[in-house]
Amino acid sequence: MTRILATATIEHIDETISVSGWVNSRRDHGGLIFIDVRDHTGVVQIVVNPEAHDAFSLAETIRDEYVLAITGVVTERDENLKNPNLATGTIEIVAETITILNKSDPLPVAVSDDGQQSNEELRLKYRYLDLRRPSMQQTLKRRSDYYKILRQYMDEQSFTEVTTPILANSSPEGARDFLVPSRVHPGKFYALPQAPQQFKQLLMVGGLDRYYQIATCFRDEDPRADRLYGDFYQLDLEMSFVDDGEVIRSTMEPLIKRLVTEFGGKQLVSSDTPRIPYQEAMDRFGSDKPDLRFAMELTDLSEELADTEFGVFKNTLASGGVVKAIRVEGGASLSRSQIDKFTDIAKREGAGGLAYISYENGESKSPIAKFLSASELDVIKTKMHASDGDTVFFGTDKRETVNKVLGKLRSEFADHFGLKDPNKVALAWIVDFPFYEWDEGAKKVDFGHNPFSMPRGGAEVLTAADTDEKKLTIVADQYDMVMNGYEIASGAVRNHNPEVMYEAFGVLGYSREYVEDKFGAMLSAFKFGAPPHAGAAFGIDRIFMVLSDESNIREVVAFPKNGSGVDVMMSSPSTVDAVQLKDLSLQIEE
RNA sequence: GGGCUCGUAGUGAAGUUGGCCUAUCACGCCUCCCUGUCACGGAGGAGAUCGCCGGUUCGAAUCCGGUCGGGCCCGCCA
Repeated sequence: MTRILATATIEHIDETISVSGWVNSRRDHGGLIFIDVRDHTGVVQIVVNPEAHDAFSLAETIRDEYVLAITGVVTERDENLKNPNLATGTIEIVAETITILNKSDPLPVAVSDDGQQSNEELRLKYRYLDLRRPSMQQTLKRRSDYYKILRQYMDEQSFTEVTTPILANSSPEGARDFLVPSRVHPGKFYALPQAPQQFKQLLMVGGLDRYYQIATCFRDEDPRADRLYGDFYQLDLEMSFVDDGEVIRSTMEPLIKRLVTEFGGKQLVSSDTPRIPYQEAMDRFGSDKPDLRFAMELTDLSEELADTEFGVFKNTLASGGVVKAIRVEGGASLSRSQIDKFTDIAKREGAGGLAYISYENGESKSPIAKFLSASELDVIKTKMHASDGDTVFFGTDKRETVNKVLGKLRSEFADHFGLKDPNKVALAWIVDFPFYEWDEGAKKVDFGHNPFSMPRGGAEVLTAADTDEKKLTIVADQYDMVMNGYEIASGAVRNHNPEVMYEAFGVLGYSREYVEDKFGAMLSAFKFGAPPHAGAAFGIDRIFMVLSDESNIREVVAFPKNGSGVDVMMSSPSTVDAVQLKDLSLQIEE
């Protein structure tokens, strides 16, 4: 007897076949029992008549999620018995024999997509049951298709796939490492790579020219809804003898556009992808990963209000701050309590309050209007292009704070007014990130993003940077790709010149010896004819999340850790035997 | 490390201005009935010390303090 799949039964009318699967539901009519059997392709109805004695008495004992093997005849249903809601609803299988392959206890979580869904904690604890839900099955199959497209594209572009070590070195910059002790090296540790950064650059020195890998990356940092704890995946790539244009325009954009349209079935807001310098993105959108599906840009009104007598604005401007505003279309419909809610959000981001002017029936309503002159009110309305129904919200503080507050509000208002069309995708490149940034904690200048990218202007600019102010104006040839408000890829033209490398660290006061100690392999490699190279890495879990219309990245991963970095199914991390510790020459402090 | 928020039968929810709660409903579970259902139907039943500890009170699921756990965010994520 050939075993066939549930959805395939429909092509085997009048044949005796066998199907296997789980009991999706059982309907016992006393003298007639229906069993819906589910496999990974779908559901098919089994009819058990009393004439099939053994099968019938067995069917009376069957419960949900039992695993069955059934043989029977595929029979077309009478016209009035067909079920249009079921893919196999025109047929049913009249059972001859039933074998219970395994029983099941009543389930702690719902296996069906309709009805109530259990909370995430339980779903993760019983992930193997959660995965039985059709939507989870669909997600994992789609993810497999997604990987195929990635590999096919990279292959078409003549990239070579190389796997790099998982046991690697701890790196002094960046995220916190997972350390791995070894029995044969007491007192020393490997580290799991945060990214294959150094290996891929060494592959360029090795002459591979175009490398890629679907790389597992490990970071011991707190997770977020769009960021997994522990391990996650990047499509990592690196190319020699190219500039940023070739990486961005010729390699990365065509791939992401293919994914968005052909795979994701979504519409690109624009066929060309804007390049926005970091500082401009912060000033216009209040974010280095702006959602560009909607406008609502931040407008600077500091000049227009330079002579205002309104105390709050006046004082801030006098102390070097700014007054900026966003116009919310339809904002006048917001109730007082809704505005209070947005005010709370603004305060949480560091604002003192949230001033606004609403425009209704040709008039402006505002708690602050009485402090502003008629001409000031006029210029605000004109500059903000405000008309009836709109509300203009103000932020006034240090530039960075205002950008942060209004950037957050911009996103919140867009959510509230439904401006984030799930069928559309807006892409952008954020470029020219600051090479160095001010570290408020340490009260000193430090690397902004990563020390491996090329500072624009090279050694010359570095040498000339003799003050903190000058250092902070240097930008890196680095590019982040942004999709609907998510950072989905990051890359850079690398610094392949040992002297520029020494200088980049030298600006921060690090000695040549320090650099050699930390990046010895890279530096010595660069001394043997390193080609100029550039590359990037896509956060492929996150891209898949966006394309799947999910807002939580754990929904698109088979076995994720929870928000505390714990695998509640496997109970990891866990304690280990004293013997294991001793073998590793380790001791745990009490 | 910090902020906000949630925690009530196996599951999902209601109740939370203290008393009418001996805690309600739905799904699931158990027993019985039922030959055309497909979220089958009908009758009956079991199942919760309201996350935990303490306090206020004549009286606490409800108020207060602490604690544990989940979620979101800030920090962090070269």
